[in-house]
Amino acid sequence: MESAQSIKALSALAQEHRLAVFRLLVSQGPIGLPAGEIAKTIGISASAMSFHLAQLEHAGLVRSWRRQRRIYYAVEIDAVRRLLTFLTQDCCQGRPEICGDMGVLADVCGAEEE
Amino acid sequence: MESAQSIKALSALAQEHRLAVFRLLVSQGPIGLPAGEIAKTIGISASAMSFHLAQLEHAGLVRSWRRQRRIYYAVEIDAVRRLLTFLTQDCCQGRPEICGDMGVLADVCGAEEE
DNA sequence: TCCATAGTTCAATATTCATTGAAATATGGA
DNA sequence: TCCATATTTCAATGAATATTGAACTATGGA
Repeated sequence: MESAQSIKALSALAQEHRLAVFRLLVSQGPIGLPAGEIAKTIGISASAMSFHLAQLEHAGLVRSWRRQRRIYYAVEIDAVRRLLTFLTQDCCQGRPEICGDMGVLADVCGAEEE
Repeated sequence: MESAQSIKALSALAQEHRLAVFRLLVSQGPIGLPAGEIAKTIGISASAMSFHLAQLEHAGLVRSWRRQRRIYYAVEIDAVRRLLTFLTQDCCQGRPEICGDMGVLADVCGAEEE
């Protein structure tokens, strides 16, 4: 994932309500939830919800589809994985031995590299 | 990691120059780099660099220490791990079987859970 | 067709944020 | 002590963002 795309995704996540929506959708998985139900759960107006969902969708973090009158949203897991990978890429220049005394660093180096 | 702390961290990362600094420091590991060298590498003024490094530090994503005249910055890997965990927590409500056709979802569910 | 439901779009407002350059602070060497 | 280097702080400016409520669009049932 390139830098500009990652910034879009991080900006989308860096907001109280959108972060809550994102985590709700992560917990929901591919089944997703309709916009109205998300708004009710999070506790914001329909128009604010629409705005935030559009931000998340433009950032590529969620996708949407219509089923009858409802518009469902679900997390776009591939994009999430690309973002996490981008953030931890080249960790310690790929040399876990220089992570040395940091213990946990090796975990991240290992966990996120492709 | 709680929501407010995560938002601080995500806001800190959601900016072109800070994201570049973060990735540079991730690649550098615990050895870190002095502020001036980071500024030169990224290509921004010393005062802008100072501002951005403070943002990253207040967000808990980096730490700093002085050695002679230089102030070194290094990534705070524990905070990064907590952030990534927070983002992918409760993925599919912990039931990989409902991730079903999404393939990669299982990877993220597995990779980030504690 | 008429109506209710479900979402989106729009304009206005208030707030937050990045950048600049100048001034201030801190360290270490001569 | 004096000076150069390294970095931070500050005030001002311009740009981006969240929220609100009202208006608009789309869907499906009676």
